[in-house]
Amino acid sequence: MQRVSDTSRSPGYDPAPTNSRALIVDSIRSAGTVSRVELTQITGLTAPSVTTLVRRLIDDGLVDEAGRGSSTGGKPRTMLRIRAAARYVVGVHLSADSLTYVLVDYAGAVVARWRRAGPGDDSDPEQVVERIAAETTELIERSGIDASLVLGLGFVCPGPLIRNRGVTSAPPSMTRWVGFPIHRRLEERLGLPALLENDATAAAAGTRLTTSHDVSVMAALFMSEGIGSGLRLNGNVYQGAHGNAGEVGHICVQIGGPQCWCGSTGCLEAIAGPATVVAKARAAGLDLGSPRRTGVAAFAAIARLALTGDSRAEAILRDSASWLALGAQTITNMYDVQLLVLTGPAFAVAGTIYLPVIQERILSSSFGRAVNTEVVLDERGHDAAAIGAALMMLRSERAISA
Amino acid sequence: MQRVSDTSRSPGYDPAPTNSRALIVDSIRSAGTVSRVELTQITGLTAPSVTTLVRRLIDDGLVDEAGRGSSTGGKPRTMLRIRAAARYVVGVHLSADSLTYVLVDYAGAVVARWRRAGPGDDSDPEQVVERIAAETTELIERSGIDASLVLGLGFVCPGPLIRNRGVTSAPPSMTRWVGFPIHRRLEERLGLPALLENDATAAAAGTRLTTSHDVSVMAALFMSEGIGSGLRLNGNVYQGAHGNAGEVGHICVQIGGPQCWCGSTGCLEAIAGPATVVAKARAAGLDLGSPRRTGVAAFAAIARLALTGDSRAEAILRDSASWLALGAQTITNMYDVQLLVLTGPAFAVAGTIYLPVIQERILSSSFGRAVNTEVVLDERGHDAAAIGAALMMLRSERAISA
DNA sequence: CCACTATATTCACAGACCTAACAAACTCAG
DNA sequence: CTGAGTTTGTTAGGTCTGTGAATATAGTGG
Repeated sequence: MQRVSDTSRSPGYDPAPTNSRALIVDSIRSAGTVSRVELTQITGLTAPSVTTLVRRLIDDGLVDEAGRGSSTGGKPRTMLRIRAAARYVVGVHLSADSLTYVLVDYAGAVVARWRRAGPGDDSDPEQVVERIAAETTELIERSGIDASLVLGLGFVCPGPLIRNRGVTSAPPSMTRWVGFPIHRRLEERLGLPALLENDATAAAAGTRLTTSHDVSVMAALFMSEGIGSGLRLNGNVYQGAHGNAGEVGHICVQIGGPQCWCGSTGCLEAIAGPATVVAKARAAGLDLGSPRRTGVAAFAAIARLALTGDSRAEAILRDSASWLALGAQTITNMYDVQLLVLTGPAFAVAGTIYLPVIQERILSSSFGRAVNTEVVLDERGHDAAAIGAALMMLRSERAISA
Repeated sequence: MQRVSDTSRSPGYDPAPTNSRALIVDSIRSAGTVSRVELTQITGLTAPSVTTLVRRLIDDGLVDEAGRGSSTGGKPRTMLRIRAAARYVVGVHLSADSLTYVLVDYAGAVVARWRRAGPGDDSDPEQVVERIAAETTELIERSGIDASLVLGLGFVCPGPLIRNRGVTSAPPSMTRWVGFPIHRRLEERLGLPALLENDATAAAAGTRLTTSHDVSVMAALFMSEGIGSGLRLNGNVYQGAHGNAGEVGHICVQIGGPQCWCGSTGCLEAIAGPATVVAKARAAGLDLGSPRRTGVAAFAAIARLALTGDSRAEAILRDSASWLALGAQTITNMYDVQLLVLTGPAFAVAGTIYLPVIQERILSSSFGRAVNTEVVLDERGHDAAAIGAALMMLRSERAISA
């Protein structure tokens, strides 16, 4: 009797790239180098299928043979790897105070990175499109790669959005973005496919998994100017009905709590987000450098103070961390993940303060699970969203059937 | 240029039943009656494929032709429907104070329902297996259906579980269930495939979608003895890494809140769950019938008082509802669903009190989304979990490749 | 009764993927 | 050094799914 309940090890809802070619490319990319035998195990395809698919990928110049493995008593394995220079993608992360570009090769490695000051408060979206297009072109030119190898551009920004339609709501600093279909405009302007994604969701896609064991279900807790999260299942991100899943910054953690820009009250972001942390620090008289310094830059100044022994700064951040820990607990309860990664610019500068607080809460609220959720810090937090945007583009159909 | 971003209308993570036969069966089942042309649109398959697949299903006795549609200028459509009597599945919902059985036919309709008093506090799991096996057999016999047509049994219970291994943690009333692989024991005892699922997750699968527009991403907020939720994507439930996704009852909604049986503090369930509501009502001196009456029965007594004008009962329930609304807000923020259904025995008796409170909060915390999440009450709340368990069994591979 | 239209089917074919048999490249015992 | 043994990878042939093009079916309206 075949037991139905043996369909284990999947999150119930299995992404299953229907396309074997994409499956092979993905498997090689995430493994680094693999042999064909290993691919049969990873993908579940038979050896002949792997042979055929790999041959085509080699013929198309997307995959290379990369020497031999050592023998284990028989023919040594022929190792395969992605031909990194075969294609490229660009990832762009826009936030109010910075604009981050990354150029990612076909193997998924970052080959160029460029951070610029943000377009500033409430700038004209059309002008920003022009600027991004120009800077993207410049990034590609200066990298010395063949522009025709660039497959597309992933664009991420904060704030809720309607997939394929644009931002629907935005923090006070970016109100003119509401309803502006930026990815469409970028497509027209650059002549490249573009995708639009929420920063936190993209960050989940951009996180490198460095854990020992297999992680198929993971989430990213993302903090930049706002707080968000993303869920990743076997490499695919979950976007929700309208592309706004994971808005952990706007769950209510305190009845009757402060008003949030989103219209609700008691939101995690309003209570413990970077903007609030900065406001508290200023109110406490901390010196954050220039009084014009805002956003993540100001938050980073607080983190530096805390890390150099300023107890007031530390107390403010620890308080924020205790609230973030509630958000993390919500993520693990709702998503049931194996791994939670703290990422984004804010965690990149203050992660070491937040991490232990969050870990402790996850441990103590583990709900009697046999397996505890691991919580780690992303070492690429600053660029995770941009990298994730690029990787999402890379994983799209278009990037494989070329 | 093919635009990658045009892969819209999916929640990012697409379940895509790889099996076309299953896809056709599912489509017919959820549509009720459809023609082949409509199936080509729904499934994306070509007309010849639909023809072939449908012919086989008819040959196998799983699908029937059901008359003609009206002509729109040409040949009228031949309507198809699931042959309801082709197969059956059983769903069982165990909670501390009740045991619910449903027999569901191949079309997904409930053909028999049986509710019995629960096995009582902390009873021996082996004895409960015996009882469930005996009562399942009796249910099938009394229904007069051919027992060989029963495909399997879906079993749901509260509490976190490890998929395929059994319950890992349980409320105080059911501690002896921890680690007991009940679905395996039921499989052995009944000679039928069995699956084990969380009650709230199953309820999401068991909810009938009665909304006008297409709903591909929905969640269930489930309240029985505890509080949970389930996420359903195009008919498939999301289970998470260990089968414990959606534990909204154990998110923290109040820092420093009361201790919960799960080991954490400030959990939604500890603050506003039925057990707490009952305790508050008793403390307030409300007459809930027999003092031995516990669980949902006691909760139902409070609901009856509230609905017949007892203002103290109503106040207690409204307070609970305001907390549940936070949970609902968390669900919509984390999952980004089109529809949220309130279901489970507790909502079945008190839903009309909870619904407006929850709706109001979802509206006011809608986060500037273009589309608001609809919140409705499930009219089958009492049996939703058992029905869902049966439907999940029905949708399993085994149920189709027969 | 005859065009016209929408629905459904037949047929030949392309492609994906499988099984089975085979070839290649190493190790190691004698 | 040689050949058996082992592991890796390929070739050949077949099955199955699903497709496009052409065709059959069953209505409507003039």
